Amino acid sequence: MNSTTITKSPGVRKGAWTEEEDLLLRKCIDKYGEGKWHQVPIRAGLNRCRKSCRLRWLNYLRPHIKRGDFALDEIDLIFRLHKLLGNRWSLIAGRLPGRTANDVKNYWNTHLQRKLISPRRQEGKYNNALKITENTILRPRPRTFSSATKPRCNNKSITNTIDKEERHNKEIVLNICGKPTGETTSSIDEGVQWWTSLLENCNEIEEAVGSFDEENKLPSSLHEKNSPPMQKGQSDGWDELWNLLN
DNA sequence: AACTGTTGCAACCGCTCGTCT
DNA sequence: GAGACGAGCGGTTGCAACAGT
Repeated sequence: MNSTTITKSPGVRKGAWTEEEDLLLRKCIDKYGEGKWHQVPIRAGLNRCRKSCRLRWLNYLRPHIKRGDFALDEIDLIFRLHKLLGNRWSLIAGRLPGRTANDVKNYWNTHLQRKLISPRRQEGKYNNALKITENTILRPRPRTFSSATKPRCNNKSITNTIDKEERHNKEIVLNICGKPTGETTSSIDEGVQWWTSLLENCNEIEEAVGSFDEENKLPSSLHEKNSPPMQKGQSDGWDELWNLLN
């Protein structure tokens, strides 16, 4: 971008990635797995900084990345989540299987923000999303589990803490997606499956809150494209979730 | 056809946070 | 508690492609 940053690390390549570089990076991740990004350029034999490698992998090379236009239910969810979470793109992307934070951010900045600025351009397409009233942006509590507390999940005091936070996070999710009124989207449907799967024990709750931040921890059902729409009278799990809260 | 303005997206940078020592 | 370090996030930029004149 500027001369000062280039002089910091004169030998590091910048700019668009070549197919050859992609191949090297892919091979390296296949062999060693994700993580330890500072070692990736050396292992892969790439003349790139670790950030560049990480970004390239996360945003472009990682398997199951969805490309192309956003579906209406994805757009709707982005609106809802953005109202509640603000510009927390990684959290929003975590609820959109196959989408990266960069994708969501770019899409918001180029498509959706403009639509919000000039709502007359909506022509009804995004009306449902735009009708959502302004809410206070929610900040899910940061959750970390040290190696010391992890194995003690059965301890009662810890369990109580987890219960409180679980409740807090459930409230957030219910606020984010709303309690369904009959019509549903695959995203909501998937969200229900995801959250109901978390209620069984401490370890799952721990994973649940973690997976709120890390898209890859979503259950496999969430990665299935186009889950079937709900039939009339079919339970979507929200009532159960709602009852648990009240 | 040539020029100019706009759009979309990949990539970079600076900063913050968490962990380790 | 403080500093070092790695990882991740969000804001911003650069540029190719496209649209309009």
